Amino acid sequence: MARKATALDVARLARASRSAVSMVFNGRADGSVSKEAQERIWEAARQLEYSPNQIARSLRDQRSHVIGLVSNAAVTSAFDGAIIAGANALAERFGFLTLSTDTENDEHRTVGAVRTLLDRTVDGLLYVLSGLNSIAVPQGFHTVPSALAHCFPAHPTDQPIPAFIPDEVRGSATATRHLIELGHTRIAFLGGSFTTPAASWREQGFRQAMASAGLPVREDWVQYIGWNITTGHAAAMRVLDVADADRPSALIAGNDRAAAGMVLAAVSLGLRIPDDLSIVGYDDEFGIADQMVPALTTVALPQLRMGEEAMRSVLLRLGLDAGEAPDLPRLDGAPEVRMIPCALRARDSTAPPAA
Amino acid sequence: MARKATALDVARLARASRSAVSMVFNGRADGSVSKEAQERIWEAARQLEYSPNQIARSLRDQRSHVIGLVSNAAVTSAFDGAIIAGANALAERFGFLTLSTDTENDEHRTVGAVRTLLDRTVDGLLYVLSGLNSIAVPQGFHTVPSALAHCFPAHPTDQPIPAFIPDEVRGSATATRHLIELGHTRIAFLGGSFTTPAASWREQGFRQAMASAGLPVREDWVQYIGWNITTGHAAAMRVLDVADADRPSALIAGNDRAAAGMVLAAVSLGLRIPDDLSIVGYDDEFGIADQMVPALTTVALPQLRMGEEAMRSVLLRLGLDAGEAPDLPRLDGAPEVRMIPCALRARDSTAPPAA
DNA sequence: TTGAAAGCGGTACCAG
DNA sequence: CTGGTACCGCTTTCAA
Repeated sequence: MARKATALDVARLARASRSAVSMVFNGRADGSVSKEAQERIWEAARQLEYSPNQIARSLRDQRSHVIGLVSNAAVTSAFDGAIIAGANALAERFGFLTLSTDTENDEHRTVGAVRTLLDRTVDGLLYVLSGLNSIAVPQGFHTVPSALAHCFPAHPTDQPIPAFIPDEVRGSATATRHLIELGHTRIAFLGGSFTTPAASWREQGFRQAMASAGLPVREDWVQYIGWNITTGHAAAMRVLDVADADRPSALIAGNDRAAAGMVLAAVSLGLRIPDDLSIVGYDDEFGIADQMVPALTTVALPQLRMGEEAMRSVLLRLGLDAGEAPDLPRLDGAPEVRMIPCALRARDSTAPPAA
Repeated sequence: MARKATALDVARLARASRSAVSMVFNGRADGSVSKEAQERIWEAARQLEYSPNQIARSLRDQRSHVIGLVSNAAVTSAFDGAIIAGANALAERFGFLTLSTDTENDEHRTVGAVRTLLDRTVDGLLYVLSGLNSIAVPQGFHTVPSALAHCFPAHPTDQPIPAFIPDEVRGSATATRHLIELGHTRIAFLGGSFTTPAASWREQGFRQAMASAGLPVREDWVQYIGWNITTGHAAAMRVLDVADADRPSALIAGNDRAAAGMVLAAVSLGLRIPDDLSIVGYDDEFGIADQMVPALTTVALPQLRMGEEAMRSVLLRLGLDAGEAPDLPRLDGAPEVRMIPCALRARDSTAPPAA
């Protein structure tokens, strides 16, 4: 529990001045501090296990090397933690840490959270949402470089703020095209629900791909059924428990959990996957999509990338050389919102339809 | 982007002194600052949107009101984020924030992570592990009040450090007893793997409960099969795809995912759950256990509690009145390791065996 | 009741 | 090349 050594302690032990110690520790020593003095300082520092107090440094530099992170429930939420992980990883590479606050889905807490973070003089701010949605940019976000991950401003803001979201339309279109290329024509779209714009964007992608292929969309096969194993199971039962001729040959689910429920339903009806029925998920949820029996063909949500790009955009504006900002497509009517591609993961739940 | 107001700005605007401002903001004003001056100070603070710079305060007080959080992969990992959420929630209630670093499962990074945190003068430290295991207590943990969550010291340490883990033995025994009370006698234990001591503790609980009930354990029905949907599926196929008389009437899985795989296997064999077969999971993983078809009977891992109790033990040692430290059972031979009860969640995947 | 001053630890400027 | 000093913003003590 002994008090940590300070620069003064080191200076005394090394018979040098505080300034010399400071310079040595900031690489500014050469040409200002003699080789011998430097040697003595390093040695003393080692002995005392000295390392500079970052709080003091922050106060002095008016720069904390900390990025504040506001999330609604991302830490708690299953795979959305990956957004934060992506952001953290990049930050750490550049000597930054993140200070996070979770508002636990309580809108009222965001203002306070931002304030708390700002009082700690964070150098930048990130807003991370667990389910894709539009948000009101919290007060205070404009006072430091900041960005949004997995969310975007509900209303155009006077001070534009970069946002990074998945390219849902193209992701869904890719999945649909995958099925079409396998030879499917009877495709049902059993999407999630309107709790997130992602749902309708995915429907949009589905319709685009069908239209491009000149395939008709059966409207009673376009349904919004929720995001759960349970709801996926129930929906699949309705759609599949019919005469063979009336059955779709492929199902597109709103996410991997719903897809898992659909697999369960299909199996209980004696349908084999992918022989009798193809199923596509969404998210590429770790431990679900890759581990299902059969492993799910799905569309990967670019969680890590979102966190990383959002963080990069902040670091860049802080003057860090944090790599190239990639040239990403922009959301129609909101050029500050960049869309990150969603990759198709073709696995074992899709195959050509039975002849 | 205007510079934030300081106490001096407020003092000037309110025609008072810096000290007065400080006192007002620390509730130490009454009896030292005139009512009118206080009024003017509040008003000025409001106008300038003043709030004290916490970095400066930290430097001055030698107390940052920040708890450092070291995890191997907990942020990334699905439901283990709940440990952190529990810790954060409690911390926040007492005006603390957490500064987290993820070592991404790289042992070598822990030392550096702790150092980084300590340089920021965190008031305490938490080590959060994503899969229950023993660890080497990182250097530096003894310099501030600290605790372990979901892990415990591999070797007895000279400076004991509180650790909080789930009571796996009793949890598993409870699940087994639940099956026995339903009337099951032919119970297979298809546990995870030895990557974590939890696996053998759960076996131990299983055997205890069987023995207490005077039931024999069929050794070929005690298997370690991994933690995945896939491996659960495969194992269940082996155990279930036999003559009716040779089949267990209940399966205990290592976790909910493996249990899900077992459900899948059972359904594909035409077995109805719970009518023909009962299945018990472990973890109560959100979105899996509660959403499976049928909803899984399982044992809840006390993630939030672990985070909360670990944090509480730190706050308590920091002199905060953070509630009562509960009287929890201790691990044999390691009194510093407290075990938190795991509650049974009886749902729809268990029922009395078919007559 | 008020205000001036010291000091937390580090950095940077400037005179020696 | 070296060491003294001012300052970052806040709190606390002490003298007026």
